[in-house]
Amino acid sequence: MLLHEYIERISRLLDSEARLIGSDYNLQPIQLNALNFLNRANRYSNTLQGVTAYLGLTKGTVSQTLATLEAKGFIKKIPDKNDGRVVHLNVTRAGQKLLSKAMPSATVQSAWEGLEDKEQKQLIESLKQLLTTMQKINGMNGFGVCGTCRYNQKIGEKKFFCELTQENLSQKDTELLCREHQLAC
Amino acid sequence: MLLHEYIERISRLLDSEARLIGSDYNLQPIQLNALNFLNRANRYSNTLQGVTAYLGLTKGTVSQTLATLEAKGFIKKIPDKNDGRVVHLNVTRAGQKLLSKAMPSATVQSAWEGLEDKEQKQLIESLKQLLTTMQKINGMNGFGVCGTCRYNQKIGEKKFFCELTQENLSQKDTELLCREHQLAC
DNA sequence: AATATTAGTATCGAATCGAAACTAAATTAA
DNA sequence: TTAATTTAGTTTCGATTCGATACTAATATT
Repeated sequence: MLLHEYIERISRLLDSEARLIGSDYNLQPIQLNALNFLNRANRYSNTLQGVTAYLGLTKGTVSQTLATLEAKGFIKKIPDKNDGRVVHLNVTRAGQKLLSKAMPSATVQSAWEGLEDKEQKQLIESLKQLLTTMQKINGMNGFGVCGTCRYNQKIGEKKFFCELTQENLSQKDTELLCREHQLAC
Repeated sequence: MLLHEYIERISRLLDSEARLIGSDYNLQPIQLNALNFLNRANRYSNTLQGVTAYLGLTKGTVSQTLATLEAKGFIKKIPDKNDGRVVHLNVTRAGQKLLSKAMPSATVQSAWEGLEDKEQKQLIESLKQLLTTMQKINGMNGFGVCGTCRYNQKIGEKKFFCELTQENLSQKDTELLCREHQLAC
């Protein structure tokens, strides 16, 4: 099937590129991937379990990856104030600096800019639908932003409320990826 | 960027799935990937160097992967008749049987079928363009089929000629992936 | 108060991966 | 025709990923 061939090939390119970019900073592709996720994850998701669900790996594996990232100074572990078991993973300034240089890759960026406005919209729309369906079938978490989440309620000017966690959310909160995301539809 | 996020996520899903499917046959994701490529590669590309270029890895690494595939009976090494250095990698019947069960993954297949005809076409078209541009920027080989290759000449009913290799090609030949592929445009 | 669940760590062995050094065949240059 | 170079492929090494398993500690449940 053609679709599979294309996606496979694009994935391969991205992986190659991640390996190349990562080598500049002495980071493995998976580490770069985890770091990039953490930089986009909200406070319910920037934990070991969040990364584990996102990457689809076991927690033991992810624990090692995160240990490396911490040792290299790209993330910092912050214990949760309410739950003694939970440790939040904050991307340090060094980590953010690295990401701003490395992500998204220059190749994707350029290829994206090579598309016309209409094609960009089409592509995003098609990919979104494909991804949504795949996640539904696969049973993997959705990891969307609050804007498309059924738990999200607007309660004022730039103020939101999550019905799942029963907490208020700022505008900025709602722009981050959440592991509890449930598509509203 | 949204595009990067989507592709990253789809790649991650595919990798997870490849790991799952592969475990049924005691194959690693990369091995499944290589096997799938070899099954689609033409006679100029079904070699170690072909796989190396396709996967974007070093030849030492790929050599090990292929050794494993051979040991498990999914590929067979056939020395080239004209060039003593070259070894062709043929997918065995067992390998083909495995692939027909495992590829493309059920998830991709289902997600694909969930799209309408028009959306399918759009998606393929957008992905093709994205991939083409990415490959151009990245400098990676194109790995297309002869139909879109500048070296390909039609010389009769279901008969073709490759200007690069100076060889005749059958209809079936022209449906396989080639590492020397150069987009005609 | 006892049990179960959840978050995270530590250790092990199998596998990927790049780097580097190697063999052998083919091509190019002298 | 011989010597140097390039190309196809293998082997070995050490760092890293990965899953499996067993573990600690905190929270939830009964």
